[in-house]
Amino acid sequence: MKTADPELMRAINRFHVLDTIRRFGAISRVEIGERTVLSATTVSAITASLLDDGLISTRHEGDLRNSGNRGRPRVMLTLNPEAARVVGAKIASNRLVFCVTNFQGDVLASLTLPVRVDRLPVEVIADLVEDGVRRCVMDAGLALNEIKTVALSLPGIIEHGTGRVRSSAIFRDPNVSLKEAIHKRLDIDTIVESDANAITMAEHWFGRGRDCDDFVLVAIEESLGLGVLHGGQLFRGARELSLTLGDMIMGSDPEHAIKLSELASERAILDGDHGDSRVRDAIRLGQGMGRVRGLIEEGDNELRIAAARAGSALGIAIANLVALFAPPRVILVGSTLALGDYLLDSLRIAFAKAIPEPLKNVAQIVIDEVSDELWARGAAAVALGELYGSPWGTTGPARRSTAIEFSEK
Amino acid sequence: MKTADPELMRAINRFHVLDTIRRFGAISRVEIGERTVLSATTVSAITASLLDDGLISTRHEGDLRNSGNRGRPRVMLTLNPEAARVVGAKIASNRLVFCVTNFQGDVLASLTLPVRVDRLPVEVIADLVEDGVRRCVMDAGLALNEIKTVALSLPGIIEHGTGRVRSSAIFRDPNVSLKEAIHKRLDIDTIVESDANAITMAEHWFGRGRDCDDFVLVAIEESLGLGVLHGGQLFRGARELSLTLGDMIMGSDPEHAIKLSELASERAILDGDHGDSRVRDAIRLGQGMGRVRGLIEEGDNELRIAAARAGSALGIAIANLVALFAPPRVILVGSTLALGDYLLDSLRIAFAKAIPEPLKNVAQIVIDEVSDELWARGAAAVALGELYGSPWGTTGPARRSTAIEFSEK
DNA sequence: CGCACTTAATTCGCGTCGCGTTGTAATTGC
DNA sequence: GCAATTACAACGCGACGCGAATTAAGTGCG
Repeated sequence: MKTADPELMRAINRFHVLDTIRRFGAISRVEIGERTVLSATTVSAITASLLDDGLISTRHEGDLRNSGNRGRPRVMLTLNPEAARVVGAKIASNRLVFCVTNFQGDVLASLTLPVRVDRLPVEVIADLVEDGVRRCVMDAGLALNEIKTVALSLPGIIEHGTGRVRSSAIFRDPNVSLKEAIHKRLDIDTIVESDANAITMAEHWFGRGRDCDDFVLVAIEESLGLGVLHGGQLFRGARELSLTLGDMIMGSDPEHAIKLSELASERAILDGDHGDSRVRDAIRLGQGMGRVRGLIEEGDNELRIAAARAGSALGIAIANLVALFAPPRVILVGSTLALGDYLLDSLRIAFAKAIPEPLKNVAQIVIDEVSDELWARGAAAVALGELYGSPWGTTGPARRSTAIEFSEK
Repeated sequence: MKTADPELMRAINRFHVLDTIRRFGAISRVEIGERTVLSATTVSAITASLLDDGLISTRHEGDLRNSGNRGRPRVMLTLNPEAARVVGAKIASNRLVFCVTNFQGDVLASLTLPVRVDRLPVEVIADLVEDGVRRCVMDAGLALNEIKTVALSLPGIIEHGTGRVRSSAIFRDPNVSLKEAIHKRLDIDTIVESDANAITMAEHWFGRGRDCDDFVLVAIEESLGLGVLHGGQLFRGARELSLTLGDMIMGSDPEHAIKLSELASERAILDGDHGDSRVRDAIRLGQGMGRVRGLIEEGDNELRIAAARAGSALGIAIANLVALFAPPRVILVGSTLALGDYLLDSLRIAFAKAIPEPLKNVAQIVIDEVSDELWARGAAAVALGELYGSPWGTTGPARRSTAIEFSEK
């Protein structure tokens, strides 16, 4: 546990103020005080420091004045967009998506490279990522040394602190130190994060989780990702490992153990139907599920059943998550949602059946179809979050691992 | 989020010091400073305040001196056992277990009432609990007004803040306000907690989780409980709901959705074999699983298979938990463990099969057979933890609940 | 145009916290 | 009995947050 000293206190309040400015945009000091429950004095002191550091800037609203408002007008404060720039990236098996954002997360430039990196050697992928970052930064009219942090997100199990990729569909080998590989190439602070955590942050900052500090997010793409926001912070396991959903075993019999990813991943839905070259091509381009939907509408019953089966499995898995985390909200994202009701109908039914009665009204389920860019933007948000100086030790080395052992009594 | 002020800072450090004294018993100020990474000055100030409040006491060790130690001897500090007394209780379907502990969690008296409360009206159960508390307090040679808090633990989904029991095998009705019912009778601060959380605290304070601030506990009794310790604190859902495991659906097909509790609860194991009156009686007495083990050893193949099936399901469920929480340790407790290897062999095999490769070395699994008293003691520990003034808002009202709804885009 | 009124933001003084330094207490070794 | 050693308390410093008082920057009305 962290020891509490004035420095920590200040860090907490400073972050709190900065986060409030981010969330509510142009906001006056008084209102910050109201929202953070800090005294006007403290807010003034902290904002003064933030202004001094160039992280925020003032805006005197000459015109847009609330009519009938008397007294000294409020000075609005906003994030200083120029304070920093970061790059966020989404690494998926068949594409790389980059975006450059300013300090408040506005996208300055974005870039999609439709390349299949799936199973390529680490060095090759790192080269591609380096290239994409450089190009995207150039597109934004910036130089590389104007970038504070680059945050990469990818599916799999990622150790946040060390930036090691324990396992991922992207890499053939386990335990890839992606952070190191990228840092070596770009010489910029690098963060590696699970793609599910990235999109979780994106939803929290820009999307359907803006008003909510506690939710669970399920990302349904080629891999099945899980992100948990708890008290406004990403929930990380004790070892700072990202969470996974695809490895959830659906079934009670170990002989027929079947993973959720074998039922609900895109590959699982397509299984048995990749003879169709149109589908193959669509998958290459990352449009697989849209194409599948088309085929279903044309009457492909096999795919329809596969989609329904995936939906059912997901509905059950989500019910399990609700039972475990009791979140007020569950957000569903991911390319597989392009299947629409062919997936969601069965998902809803399965969820409603599986959710235990007393938890029926606990979680609100939200379906959000998002762009690839938002994922990359989420990665950028992760980077910005750390720049904001989150005081809750999201950084730091992962703790040592203990070997598994069964011990009695 | 809480606003950080000097008061919070002090509360954190004070709790930290107090917790250190609890964990390491007789400990000197210097050593507290080393362990908490607080300065000697601060430790002195805080311990002075704690001494002033009578929460700790000094102990000059005249004899037991580390040989060769020169200089002024350290003054050892211990919790003042007299500082407070609490009652912890475990409410199970066929028994009530009470214990009175002092401020450091030592059991002063314990009492088991082998009554079946299962499905009795709330008022009747509350009467029984009242009776048990009064008797146990008397057994400890105390008066009721010397008790600071009474903490009840029971299976099911419990809203910690409000003390409402959303659902439980104990009560016929949902949404029982047990806290209120008990508080009305005893006029003592009352806490209602899930039994899994109670035993989780017990393991953390007194058992196999002493050295570990992050672990997951699975309680395998009539109900299947789940406790998650995260950063030394019980992990509670956003609504302060306790977590459940029995409701986990094992299977991907909603038509044949089967809950873990239907595979691995004691009732599930016994299903089809309750014709045997010896078993029936043993269950009444809470010895069901010991009896089942005997029957298996006598050659009852049906029960053997049921036990193995339960173990398999549990192994898979635990693997799922590891994938979700990535805890360094998983502790298994509960009366069903009396089945021994008839349960555990298949559990181990299923776990090993189900755990994804990259997580293989993440979690250490510990099996701990504990007494009923420890559960009650764990409830007492929950109460003591709040008395210690944990600053992380474990108290406070549950937030409002939002109705479920599906919404698109 | 000037003056009261209103509201925002800053300044000032107070109390508290944690920390480093200094001083004191309690013991051992010789 | 005296130096050496170690534990602890006392004092002062700087930082923080807060409440009250003060200054700043407008509006409204005579």
